[in-house]
Amino acid sequence: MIEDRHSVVLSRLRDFVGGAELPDGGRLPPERELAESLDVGRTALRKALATLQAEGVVWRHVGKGTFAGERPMDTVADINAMVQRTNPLEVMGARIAFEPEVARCAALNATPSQIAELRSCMVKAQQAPTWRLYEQWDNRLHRLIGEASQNSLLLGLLDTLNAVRRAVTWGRLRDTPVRPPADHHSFEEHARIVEAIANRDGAAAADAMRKHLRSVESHLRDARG
Amino acid sequence: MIEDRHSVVLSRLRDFVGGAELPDGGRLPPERELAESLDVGRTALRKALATLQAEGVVWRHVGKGTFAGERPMDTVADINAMVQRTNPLEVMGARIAFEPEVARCAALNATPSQIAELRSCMVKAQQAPTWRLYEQWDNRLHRLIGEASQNSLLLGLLDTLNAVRRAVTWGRLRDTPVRPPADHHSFEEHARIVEAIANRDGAAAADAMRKHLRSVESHLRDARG
DNA sequence: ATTTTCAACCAATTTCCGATTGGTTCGAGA
DNA sequence: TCTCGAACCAATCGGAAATTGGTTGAAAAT
Repeated sequence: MIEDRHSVVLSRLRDFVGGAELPDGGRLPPERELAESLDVGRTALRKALATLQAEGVVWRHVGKGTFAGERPMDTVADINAMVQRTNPLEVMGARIAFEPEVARCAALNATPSQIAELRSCMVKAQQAPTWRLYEQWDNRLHRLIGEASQNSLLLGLLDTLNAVRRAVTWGRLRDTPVRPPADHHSFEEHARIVEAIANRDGAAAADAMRKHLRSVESHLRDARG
Repeated sequence: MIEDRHSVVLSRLRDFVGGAELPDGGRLPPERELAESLDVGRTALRKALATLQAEGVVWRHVGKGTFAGERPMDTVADINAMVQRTNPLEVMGARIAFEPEVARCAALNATPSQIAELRSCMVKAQQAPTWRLYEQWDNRLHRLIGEASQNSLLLGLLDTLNAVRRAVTWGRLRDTPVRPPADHHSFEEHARIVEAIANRDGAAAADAMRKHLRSVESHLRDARG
């Protein structure tokens, strides 16, 4: 009669979590206490708790306890926390996954004046007299694309991504007095992106952005590897 | 000769922060140690530190210490700000742009145990006895896909997006005792996504996720007019 | 007189250690 | 075969103690 034993413990448990209001936010007593109070072995109790957890009625965490209801989510996007967990390779991966789709949206939604601004920004980047200024205009170009998507949420996510990127690659700023070479690979890639957006070609914009970021990634690899 | 004394301490300090690489992230020794090591009174040292802080060369915080460089910014992405600016349509647009690419990464990076978890979660969603529980398992499924991407930054961005989504669609939860119909459109769509991930087919995973979200979007439109 | 120094204290923060808790293993026993 | 009890593990929590920048006041030095 294994099934009987299990069912009995289960129903007693259900009564416990449903019947009484748990004093602390949905938290129920530790397994050892609960086992004794229900006059059951800890093993059987844990088996029943596992069932309830599979049903989504309770959730557990080592060191915290067992709780009734839904598992609470992290509602704060702490950029510092992301920076702690991530690394430059992941950041590049996230950019390659995310920014091409932003560019696709931009191609479909950009206003003519935004397209003009994109072109202007691109030229400014090409004429930048130093690497630092070039990167400044490059950043602005990528953010303008986010603005051109006309989706404030996408823009917010892009800003978050950039904040993490800046934090992770901190100190890697090139501050040489040299200017980027006239045949810098990014120039043509930027042009392709902007033209695709101007042509309202979402697929081409996404593709050009992906190629651009992959190019940046490979150059990063060369520089450091 | 007040000025002289001050200047001497200042220059010695500047040498200290500029000359040697600080072992811990820009942190320099506590004032009491530093004062002794520089053979200066703590008062004089603090005066010099105040000058450096005014120049932005160092920053200090009670209980933490004194650090070289710029004070790190308050880096919590303000979800509330995004919620203020956006709307449900934008949220859906952002999901359609973002989540398919996350699914693509998941297809390439998921571990076998994560794939098993995805399948289990999908079944749980199909068997959910109420709409609320279904949405709970649906949310978990989408987040599991984010975890399976093995990119903590993508996961962080996904969590941010979900936090905004929850805030925007708050109060729209269906809590009817009815269960989702057995032929609910999402069931087959979920299956397609999970199978594409299991087959390591990134393109198919992205495509299935996009179709799924578009389907959700159209049903939202129908429901709310 | 004015400034510097020193000691003591305050409040914010970190660090450390012990207690708690879910997760796991193992052998005895029903 | 399953259950029970015990022991142990790793993650977490809680609080005491140490650390640290900030402040005050009296003594000492100039």
